[in-house]
Amino acid sequence: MSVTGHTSAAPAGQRAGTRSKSVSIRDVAKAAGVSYQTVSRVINSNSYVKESTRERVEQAIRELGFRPNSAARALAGGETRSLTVVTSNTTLYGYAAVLQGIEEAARAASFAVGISVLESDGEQDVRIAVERAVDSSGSVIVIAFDRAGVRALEAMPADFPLAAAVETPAARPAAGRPWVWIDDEAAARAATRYLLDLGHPTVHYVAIPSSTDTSRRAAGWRAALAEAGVAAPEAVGSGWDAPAGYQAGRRLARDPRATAILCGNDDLALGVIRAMHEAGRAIPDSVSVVGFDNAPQSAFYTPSLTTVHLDFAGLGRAAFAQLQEVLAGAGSPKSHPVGRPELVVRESAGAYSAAP
Amino acid sequence: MSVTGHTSAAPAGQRAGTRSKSVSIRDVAKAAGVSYQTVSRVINSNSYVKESTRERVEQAIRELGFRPNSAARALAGGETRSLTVVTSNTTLYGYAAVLQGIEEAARAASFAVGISVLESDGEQDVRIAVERAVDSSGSVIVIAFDRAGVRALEAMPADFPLAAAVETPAARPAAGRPWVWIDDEAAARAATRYLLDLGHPTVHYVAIPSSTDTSRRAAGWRAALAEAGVAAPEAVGSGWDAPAGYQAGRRLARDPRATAILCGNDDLALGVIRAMHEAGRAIPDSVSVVGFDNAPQSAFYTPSLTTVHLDFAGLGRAAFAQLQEVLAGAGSPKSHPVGRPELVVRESAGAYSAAP
DNA sequence: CTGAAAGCGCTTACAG
DNA sequence: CTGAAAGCGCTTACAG
Repeated sequence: MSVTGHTSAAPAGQRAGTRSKSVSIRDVAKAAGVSYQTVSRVINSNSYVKESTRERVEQAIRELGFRPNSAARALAGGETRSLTVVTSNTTLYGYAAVLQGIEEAARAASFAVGISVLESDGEQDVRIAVERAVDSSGSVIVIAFDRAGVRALEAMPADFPLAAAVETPAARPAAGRPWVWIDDEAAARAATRYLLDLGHPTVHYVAIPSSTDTSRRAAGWRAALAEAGVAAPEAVGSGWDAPAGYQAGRRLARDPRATAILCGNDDLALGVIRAMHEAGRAIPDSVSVVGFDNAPQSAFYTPSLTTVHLDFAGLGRAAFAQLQEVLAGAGSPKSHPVGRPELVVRESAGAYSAAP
Repeated sequence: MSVTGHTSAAPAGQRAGTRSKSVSIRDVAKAAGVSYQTVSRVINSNSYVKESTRERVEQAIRELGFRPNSAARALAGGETRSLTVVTSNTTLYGYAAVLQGIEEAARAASFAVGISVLESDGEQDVRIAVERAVDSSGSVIVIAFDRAGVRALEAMPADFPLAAAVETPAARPAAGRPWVWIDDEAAARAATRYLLDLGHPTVHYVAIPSSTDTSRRAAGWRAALAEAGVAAPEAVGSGWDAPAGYQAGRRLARDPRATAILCGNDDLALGVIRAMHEAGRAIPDSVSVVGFDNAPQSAFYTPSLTTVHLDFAGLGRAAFAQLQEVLAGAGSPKSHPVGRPELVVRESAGAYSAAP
């Protein structure tokens, strides 16, 4: 009495979620001449099953095209094979690339991946996004590059399997919440020093929202300036995208001392460059600009963008690996940095010339 | 996402309410003094329940912080409130923006959204991605902008709730599979005519992989050329991204007749422009370039990009609306175009000058 | 309008 | 190593 989908004339109340074939472990069991519990053991590959019966079951699975029902699995309390990514934004390069890395790793491990987008960093929106993630998956990875993400991290139930990709490993390390991050301090320092070595008296910084004070990259910028005995100008910036960079660039364009600018990401750099262009300040002759991220397009800008390469996909993969450790249950994994960011020298930065 | 203006600080105190320690409908039933079936009726808001008992149940739900278990719901055959997006690529602008639109609409409707990425257009990868989607969700939206997506569409089980966003409404309309698309023929025609009106003898086309022959936009390009009595040059192009545009641009740069180039997307245009720049061909004085998509960065390129605006997020929202119609079960919804693409004139295209 | 039954497909115990 | 039980939390029928 195997269940079949009578789909010829689907009535209004048809079962949603109907699959083309609804083969259950009982069907497999019958075909293999074993009990359905044994089938369960085989598909979970964790109990003792005699080799010969395992083979028989596996063959039946293949022949019938059996695929376990994930809802039933989740209900009965099996191991999770699903995660949802809690994130603010899926279109900005950094976020999208982390998501891609997570998805790749999750796919390789046969995990289903969901996404739960944070509408804002407001209490309500954060709570909703967290609940949605908890309700629909067995585990979560939060991308905490911004305030909304950090708050989501804090709002996660304490006992829920979780890993995170963060911008800065600083604030409030929630106990047992492991995370990964990209330590870009050295690269930010190198980028700043690179501009200083080009003869620029100082280096300005256009920050992404969350990184103004706490980020490693801001720290690297400051450190390089301090080492050179130069006072750090006030960081500017109020957004993530090209329009925000454009705003910052317009302000900076009026400041003749702003001849070298480090930007929190490549979109910001693009906006800054555009603003400088409109103000008649040539890049790199009058102003040097360095970005952050090494987004795929940055090599094709004119001038091509000198920037810091960040391996976001690798960060995503590392977050997933960390989540798997959590799920394996062998204590809480260590938080750790991922990758080694490096300055990619291209055309947008050049030697200082006194006359703008 | 606004980073300013908060109503009140969100202390970590409400964390307790985030995770309902598995409150079930039985708990709610007990608290409300009804049977658990009645609770089920209330949370599904579809059966006849006396107003007063409904209120009692709703209050109990609120007090206990009950949230229905989605796995149990799916298992028992309730209405789906989940969808997974089958797509080739989550980082290219068009795909990411469609995904964003789907997510927005899904979020508003309290749907969980998953993603299933197509590794390639190979039979095996397509089958795997489709199975993964079918196994983990009650419904699917496929982004069929490319061959892999189209094949995934064809590989979906016939009775599975499905909607699609496609590039071209042409090929093989699978019965009862509704889709949405952006009809950009008129805009492509307008863009081509715009270049022709600028005095260019002809317009070359750098295509995205799938659109060379069948797409509306390629058709618009050809139509405008035909109307002007100009033979269409062979379309070039072999990829989606800036490097692919760069390759095409290098080839085109050697052709003095290529003074006006329409590109299948903005990344391609960026690559073409870069290649022209390196070849010493000034934009727009020697070569005019027009893109497609109006990606957020395109206004900030130097020169800023003349391009065709496409509302991908709107397309994603429309696909979700269509999926909801499918799930409502009232016959199969009509396929239809979404939005009205328009040429956005900026700096990258200019008057033809005979001497390059 | 409301309750008692049966069962979705699986997984953990528990017995052999 | 393998089978028989019990149950995950919900939803559909089915009875009143």
